Amino acid sequence: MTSNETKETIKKIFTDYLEKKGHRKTPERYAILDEIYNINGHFDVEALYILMKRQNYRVSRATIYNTIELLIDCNLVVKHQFGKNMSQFEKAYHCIQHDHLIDIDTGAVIEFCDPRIQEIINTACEINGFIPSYHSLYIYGRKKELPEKRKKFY
Amino acid sequence: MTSNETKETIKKIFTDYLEKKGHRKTPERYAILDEIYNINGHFDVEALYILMKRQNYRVSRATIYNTIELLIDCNLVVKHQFGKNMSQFEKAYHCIQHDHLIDIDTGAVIEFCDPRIQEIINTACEINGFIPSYHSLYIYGRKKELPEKRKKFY
DNA sequence: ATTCTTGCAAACCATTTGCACAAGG
DNA sequence: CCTTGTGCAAATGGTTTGCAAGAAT
Repeated sequence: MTSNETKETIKKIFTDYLEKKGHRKTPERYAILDEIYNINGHFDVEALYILMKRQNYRVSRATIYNTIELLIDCNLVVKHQFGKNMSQFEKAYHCIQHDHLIDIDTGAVIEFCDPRIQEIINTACEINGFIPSYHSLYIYGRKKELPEKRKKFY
Repeated sequence: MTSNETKETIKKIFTDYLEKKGHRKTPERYAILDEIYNINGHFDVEALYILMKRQNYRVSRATIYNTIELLIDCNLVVKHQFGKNMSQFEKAYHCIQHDHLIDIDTGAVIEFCDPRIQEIINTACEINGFIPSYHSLYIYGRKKELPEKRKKFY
């Protein structure tokens, strides 16, 4: 998964960010960063909270929300909203740029890569005088071959 | 804005949809469709509710939520979630395909068009055996020239 | 007549906030 | 020490749900 030296690099990015912003380097913040980088794929705050509780961390939801905001701000985490009223998150460092194809019927999320998205981002930002920070592209669709029966749970 | 014959076309699309799905053709549903198509740009449920109340409609938030779901299902409305915990909506019929550039600092939303997005959608759907229904691309960034002072309200 | 819709208000639940205590600088 | 960060619990607020009354078919 993530090598140890990569973990150190990530930790350093976070440390530099905290120092630059004058935020304190608390063990809770590093613990949350660590746990997030052990997760593959998407997660929500509740899942991370339960995961950490199960490992006997003494942590609160409030701190998780707080820390994730910091991690988003230094681009170590990205936030997704796939149409539900609950945010999903994902580690962002050194991950291959990817976007999401969402099955309208099942809610299943498929990841895909297409470098051409970068050209669109560059053009849009140039025209409007922006510096791009991050993006999200969600394509919603349905499976071509319809299985005989399928549950709609979203 | 929207011509009368276009309004009729939209109404017909909704009628066909309701009939196909076996849903009832209630005046509330048509009123909500109408009001939505009078709005330019994005709106949230609360804004639409207040707008309709001010015009002495007897309507409830619950019905608005219900009806919008139907309108999304027949592609007359699209839903957006620009990072806040409140959904935004937009009419979708015969609108030029456009995406959104969001200012991280101010929350301002700029629309832009780029036909190349369609190629990406087609490729991703072909590879995964999907039929695309709709998509949303949000590019988050910051203004190049930083004004001396700027409020962060998100 | 039957069943779906509506408005209203209460319930829900992800997220935010207030506060007293803990701990980083 | 001073101030920021934390856990906990309560508050918030957009969205959903339950229910009795009303309207579509």
